[in-house]
Amino acid sequence: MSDTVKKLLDAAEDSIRLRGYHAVSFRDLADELEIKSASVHYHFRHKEDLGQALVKRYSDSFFASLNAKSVGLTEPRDRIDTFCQVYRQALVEADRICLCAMLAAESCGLPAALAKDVAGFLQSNIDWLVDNLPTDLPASQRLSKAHHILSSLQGAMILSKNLDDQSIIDQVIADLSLLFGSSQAQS
Amino acid sequence: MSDTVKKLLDAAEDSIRLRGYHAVSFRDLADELEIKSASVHYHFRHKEDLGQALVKRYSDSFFASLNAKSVGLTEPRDRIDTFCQVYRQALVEADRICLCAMLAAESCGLPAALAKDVAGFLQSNIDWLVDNLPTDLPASQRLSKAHHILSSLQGAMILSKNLDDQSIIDQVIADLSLLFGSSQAQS
DNA sequence: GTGAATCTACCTATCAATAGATAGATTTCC
DNA sequence: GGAAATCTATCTATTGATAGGTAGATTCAC
Repeated sequence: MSDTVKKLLDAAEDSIRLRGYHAVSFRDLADELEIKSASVHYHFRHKEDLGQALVKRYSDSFFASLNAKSVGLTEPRDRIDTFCQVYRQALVEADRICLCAMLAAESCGLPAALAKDVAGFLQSNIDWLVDNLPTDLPASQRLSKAHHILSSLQGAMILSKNLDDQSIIDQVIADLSLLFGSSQAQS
Repeated sequence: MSDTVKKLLDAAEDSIRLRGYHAVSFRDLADELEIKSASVHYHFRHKEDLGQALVKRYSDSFFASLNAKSVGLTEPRDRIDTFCQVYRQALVEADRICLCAMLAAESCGLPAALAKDVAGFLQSNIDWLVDNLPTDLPASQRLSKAHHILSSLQGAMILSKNLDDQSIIDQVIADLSLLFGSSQAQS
């Protein structure tokens, strides 16, 4: 990947996570890189292409980070906690919500292929959680808890950002831990 | 409020909850009402004014519904459950996420006054939850649980909508009930 | 090895469409 | 008559997108 493409993806991810897909234009990105908007179109023919490249990169990076951080961890609650920490880190490091939280909210206003990619990312998150929740829980409970955990994290990012209080996601993650493990974990 | 204003607010709320603030134009709204876009500007001078009117109406309606449904309920878990049901109803009836979930996600790309109104709505939600959680919980725990409940509901709406599966919010609400009451409620 | 062909990465210039917004004329209704 | 509501007509700015061109690096054919 060329340097310009990387910078474009970085700038686009930053802006979209901050303000949303429709609030970001090719000219904004071009200005930030001090090139012309036509040159942005050279690298990404359509805005939708840029969006799809962003989601792919974000998804790859997310799961790479998740796998790296959870390697060696065998306890479900440690693995789920790692998942939460990857989300927390995404918010705290960039001071922006998750790319796919933003795009998921806007998804009905996005090109169909892009919305589908976003849904794919969310579904992969759910699948990972279901696979990593305690196996002594019935499958239906694992699914419910996966939905609960992912919903809470996505919502907590939005709340934390909107109310400008990063402690919100920390409180939510701490409270979530009551639901992590098998029943005896709810002490 | 004139009939046209009501129709405008309805159309704008519908579109923004579906696609986001920046994906909705005065011309879209005008076309839907079969009037001219200049007439929309007659009722709402600036787009920001329309946004603020929307948030005010949504907030008033939300708390009116919440108060009506929770009147007479004295048990914290019943009152909190009512809160969740109002959110659930917002999603299911309109097949759209909460207006303020959408606007909160986009808030850094919104006019400042509008973003502030959205933050006010979310803060009022948190305040209501804190006031209605069991008083035997310490204040800090009530705040954490308030953040948790609101985050989960906002996130669950986004997930339900994006994955086109309304059972997700039901599962999340059911799972949330484990955290509603005082400790003995976690059975 | 060298000239021709091709590729990369940008550029200028421009397009049609759409955005929010406004002035001023016209209609509608009491 | 007068106020409210809507219109026509238009403005400026911006959007995503395209056409066509160019400097410089790379590759290929002989």
